[in-house]
Amino acid sequence: MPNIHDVAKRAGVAPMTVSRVINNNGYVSEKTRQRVEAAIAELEYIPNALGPSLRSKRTMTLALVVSDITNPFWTTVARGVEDKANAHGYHIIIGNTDESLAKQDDYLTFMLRKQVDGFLLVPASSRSNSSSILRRRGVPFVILDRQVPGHEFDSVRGDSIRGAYELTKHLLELGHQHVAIITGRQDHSTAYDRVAGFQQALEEAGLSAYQQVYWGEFNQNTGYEFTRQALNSTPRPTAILAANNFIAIGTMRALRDAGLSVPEDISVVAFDDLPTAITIDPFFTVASQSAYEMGKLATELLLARLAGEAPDEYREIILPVEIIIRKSSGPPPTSK
Amino acid sequence: MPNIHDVAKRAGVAPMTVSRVINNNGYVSEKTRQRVEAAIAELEYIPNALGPSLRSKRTMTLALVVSDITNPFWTTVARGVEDKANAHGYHIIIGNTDESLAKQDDYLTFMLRKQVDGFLLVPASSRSNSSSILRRRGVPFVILDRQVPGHEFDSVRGDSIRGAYELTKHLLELGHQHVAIITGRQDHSTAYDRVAGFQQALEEAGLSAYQQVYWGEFNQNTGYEFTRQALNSTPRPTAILAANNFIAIGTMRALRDAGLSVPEDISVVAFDDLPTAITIDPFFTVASQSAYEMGKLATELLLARLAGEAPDEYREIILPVEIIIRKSSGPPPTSK
DNA sequence: ATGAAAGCGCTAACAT
DNA sequence: ATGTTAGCGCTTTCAT
Repeated sequence: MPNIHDVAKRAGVAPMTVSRVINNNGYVSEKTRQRVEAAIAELEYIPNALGPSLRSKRTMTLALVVSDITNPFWTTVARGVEDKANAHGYHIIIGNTDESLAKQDDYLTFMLRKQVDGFLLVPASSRSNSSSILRRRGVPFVILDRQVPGHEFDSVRGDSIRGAYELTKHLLELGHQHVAIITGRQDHSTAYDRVAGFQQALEEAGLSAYQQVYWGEFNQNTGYEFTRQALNSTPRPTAILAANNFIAIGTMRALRDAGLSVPEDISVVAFDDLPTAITIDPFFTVASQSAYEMGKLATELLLARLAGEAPDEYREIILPVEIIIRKSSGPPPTSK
Repeated sequence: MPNIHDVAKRAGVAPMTVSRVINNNGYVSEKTRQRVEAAIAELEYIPNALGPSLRSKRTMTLALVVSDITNPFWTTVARGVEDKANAHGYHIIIGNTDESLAKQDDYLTFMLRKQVDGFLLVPASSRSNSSSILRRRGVPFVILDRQVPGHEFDSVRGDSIRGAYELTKHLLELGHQHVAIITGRQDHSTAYDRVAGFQQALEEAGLSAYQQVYWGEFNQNTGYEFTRQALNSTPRPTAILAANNFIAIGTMRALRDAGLSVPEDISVVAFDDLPTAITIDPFFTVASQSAYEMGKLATELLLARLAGEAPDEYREIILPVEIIIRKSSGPPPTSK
């Protein structure tokens, strides 16, 4: 593979001149420019970015670390990030943590080694101080989706509390009195906040005593298992709030296996919509976060910091969620 | 950020000794090793990978270029690639082409600049010789999912012809006589091959005259629009083969809007399954390709080449597809 | 308008 | 067992 030296030799100039042509800075006479460009074309020269990056300490690369790229929510976030980053000449590298702090640390270290210019991080846990490594290194970063201790960073997340509150309120207005929430791990602020919004709505209605809270993981299995538990409880809830899309799927499967119809026998509402690209007939009543927007906005914050155009104070953006009422929720079955 | 020099100074040794400790090669006395490790810990030193990469011309990074990471099929492939790559100390960077050759070239060039060690490429077109840049550069690469001209590379893809053949055969056995296929662009071998398998099955049954072929894109809109067209055609097909998951969704939406029931009024079969993680009740009769396997296998081929352990001849792996018969297909409505 | 020297962080090759 | 030198590919700085 040719390097800048080979191009220079072929064009009969110094490497420096080639560099000037490539980067379009400094004075180059039209004649030499053409000779250099010809040489570049003939050799199919592609500059090695490692050299300049080593010098300039900029790689024009952003790191996106999410829990699992297999979840359509995160792929949509990723597209938002990628599109925004590309528009500014940046590219992204993605890592999956599978909610494991160890994997997260592996990725952060790897990406730090690679000298990425900034991070977009969905912390694997809201407890442990995932971001401290980054903070100590002084690498700009933005926290997505979840809260972590501290304030010296930008962050973007959906309004979990309000979303859960509105979803619950919707159920109460339909007449439900016994409502259950199935949520994620306690060390995820999203799991926690959604329970908080849920409880707030119930308290306001004076129904705190009739609530059920199931803590699990943000996956289908949690939805399935805890729905079965909820169905066996007394009094049996007439509505379930699934704290994310995967839990909702698990819940629906458990209800189907139990021979129950939604919403006739039991109502289901969920956090996070499923992408319209993969749903035939949107069915769930949801609190929908605009994932693409979240990715785009977070990237904007990061790029502003990198450009030195960000304000001194860190920004915390809480995106509104949209409540979409569809077919999975209805009035409770009339008790006999 | 500290560099190897800072660590060396703090430990009272030469940079070379620090390097030996980091990489665990060469002789280092237990005493100095400990001093060096202490210095590394105190300074929270993370080696800059750019230096070694510049020298060794290896970045331990693989590039994965797909059409759209938003399609669950590709995210599953991506996980297969990532898991395999990580297990061998490699990491991946992902790019989306959106089926555009221009975007694809942008990404290839960018990744080439970054000196990735190898490529996993889903070509944006089967016509233009997407891979020639890579071949000329001598960078190892594997072609995924689609065929492109030439043979000097490894490739992995699903058995599109057989999958479409079996799917069509299934419809014919149910008694369907008028069948339509809605597929992707003509310059995608997958679109092409699925039509070939479809036609082969019809020919064998002597029903070639009763077929309809709609060429579009591998997206929902194509499924929707051409299903409408098919419904208006005479004779109206009693079954539709959707050549991928997104088309199938569009088809279902069009049928729903037309007030038709599946499979009572019309049957639908599709290529590519939807991940079970995001489906409540698997409904489609499909030819399922194991996406994860595809990613894993392709990565294995690539890693073998990088390790110099691959055979001289290039390998072309055609993965079997699994026909899963579910609820979307049934006998044609009895004609009056 | 063009070129030469030096150095970004690291390590292979060669001392000692 | 440890250290020195040189160079990977490029560009900033300082000539000319």
